[in-house]
Amino acid sequence: MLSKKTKYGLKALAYLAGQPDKQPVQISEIAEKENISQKFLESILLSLRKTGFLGSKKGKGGGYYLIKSPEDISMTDVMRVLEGPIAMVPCVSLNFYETCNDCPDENTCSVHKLMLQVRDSALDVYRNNTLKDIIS
Amino acid sequence: MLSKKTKYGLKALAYLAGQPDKQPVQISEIAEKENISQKFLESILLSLRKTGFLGSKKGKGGGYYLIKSPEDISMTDVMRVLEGPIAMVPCVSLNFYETCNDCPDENTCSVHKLMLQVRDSALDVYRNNTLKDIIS
DNA sequence: TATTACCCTACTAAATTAATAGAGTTTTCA
DNA sequence: TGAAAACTCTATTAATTTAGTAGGGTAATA
Repeated sequence: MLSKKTKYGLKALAYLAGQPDKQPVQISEIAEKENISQKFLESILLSLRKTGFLGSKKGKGGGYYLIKSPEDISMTDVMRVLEGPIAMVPCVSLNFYETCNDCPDENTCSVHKLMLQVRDSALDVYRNNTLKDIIS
Repeated sequence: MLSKKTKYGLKALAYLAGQPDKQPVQISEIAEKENISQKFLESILLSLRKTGFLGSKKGKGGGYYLIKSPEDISMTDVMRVLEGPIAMVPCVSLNFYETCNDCPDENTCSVHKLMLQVRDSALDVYRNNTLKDIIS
């Protein structure tokens, strides 16, 4: 299941991408337009800023804005930051790999074999979509 | 993240598919070989029986066994029973559809657009894999 | 008829997620 | 220069889900 964090983060990014200019947009505006708890959104935008997707400007007239162009923002990166691992099990994760302590051998594990394909197919989708592609 | 329930269920199915004959296999045997809590596995196998994947035989020499051949068991069906919806958001689910109460319009929703593709790519994988395909 | 193994209900512990509250700090504009 | 606007941070809590545990009950078979 997609977490609310990811859902809200994606919506916020799309909202910022839909702005005519690159003027900062206030948290309160995004929260209201996209029906998101303002405080929760605050923490999400903060993490997107810390990971290099957003810039922020303080003080009057401040807010958040996209640092890069929408077509340069890959869904792969966004999903990893917001949702975490793309793989459904750690033993097939590229960026968050862990061995299964219960499984004797990955190479003969049915779950591993299936989830590897699922991960690759999801990655394909994310790699083929930038922020520009998903904004209406 | 894949739930333990799904992981264990898949492993159990694979174990049963790997049996030479179709003799019933006891829960305790599967639990031991696959490192699964026996009681937890019990509830999983029960749900697989109720959904038509497994048969069971009681009494001495009893246990669980596959009803269909491994090549006739689609991962799509297995995943839906064990893990639930394949879609990551209810608004793109085929079998568990729900509207998002917050979202004004699905057709212009970025999350919807992206998750629709993710669902389809996952479905592709599941449709192309039967139990036979994933057993080593 | 006793044993074996499935069947069922209820409870609990742990983890995660989502949200809330509130205080603090920085920046900007008037 | 000072006050308002807006970001930053920490801590707490409520709700949900997951994973596991416990134990009794029932059915079938040798």
